[in-house]
Amino acid sequence: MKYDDLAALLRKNGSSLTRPRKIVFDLLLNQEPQTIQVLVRRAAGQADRATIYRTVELFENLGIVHRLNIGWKYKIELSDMFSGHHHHFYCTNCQKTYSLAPNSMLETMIDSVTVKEGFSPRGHQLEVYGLCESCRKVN
Amino acid sequence: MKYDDLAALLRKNGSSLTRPRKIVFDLLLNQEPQTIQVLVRRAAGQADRATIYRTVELFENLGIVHRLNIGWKYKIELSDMFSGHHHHFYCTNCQKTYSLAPNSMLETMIDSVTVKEGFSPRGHQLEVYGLCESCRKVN
DNA sequence: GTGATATTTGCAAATTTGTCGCAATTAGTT
DNA sequence: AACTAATTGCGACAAATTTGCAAATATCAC
Repeated sequence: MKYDDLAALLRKNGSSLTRPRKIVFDLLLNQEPQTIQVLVRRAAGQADRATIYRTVELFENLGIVHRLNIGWKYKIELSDMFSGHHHHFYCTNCQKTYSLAPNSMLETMIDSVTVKEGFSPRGHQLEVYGLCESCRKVN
Repeated sequence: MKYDDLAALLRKNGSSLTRPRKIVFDLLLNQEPQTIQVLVRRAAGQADRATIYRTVELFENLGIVHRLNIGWKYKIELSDMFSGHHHHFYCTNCQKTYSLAPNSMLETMIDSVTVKEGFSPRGHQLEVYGLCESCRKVN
């Protein structure tokens, strides 16, 4: 059964595999990443909006679901206005976002990997997360 | 003067460097990337919420400011729960998000680049954007 | 199974976020 | 200073997200 792993994971957390949770899981399984809005629309009549928000949050905490992107953030780029590389490090402890130095090797590899799969890349952004230097020291 | 470049760029676009625009610029300059909410809070009493939205949009169009991330999307990761690679391609035409195949060379390079700058990476996500195969054909 | 207990759901209400129109203010000309 | 165009702040709005709570559902011991 495809729900077995899921049920076990939930159990371990003191939660259970309920009908709405199965629905959200099914909507995400083998699909491209979905927005909440799409999930809500596709589950219309089957599961409540608030339940979907809560389910997705639960799944994220359990590591069943991965949330893409940190949100919208803005940064000045007077200095590298024409460079097009946007690599950042996000410290999960102090929640600061740092810029990573430009690296042309990495840029090239990212482009070539993407082209190899049939896409036409125009740009990209890389978010690495973990601990920054000072947070690693104190933790 | 630090505002000279900014003023020139705005001028070229038929816009001018006003008080609220200076405020937003100052809030972003030499700072880590900020959310709109933070900007609004920090400019409280100095600049209106709508103005901040409009300013940030203007700055983005002029290439003064870069907007990180595409938004929130969710995907299952039962299959690669322990792998930690989250590479996606976002088509700016059809707005679909595709998964990119795992690539250990790329993973390794991302880690090493980050470590070299003193960070301790635990994971990352890469968002490449451009045109997908079918959108490139019709455009 | 039945009943007690804890979890989960759906609904409604509240809050937050992002947009838009418009009158008042401000900047750029001349 | 006077005119014109750009910009602001405010209020109103729709959409997105969060929260409280009573009803429904799942779990567990028996």
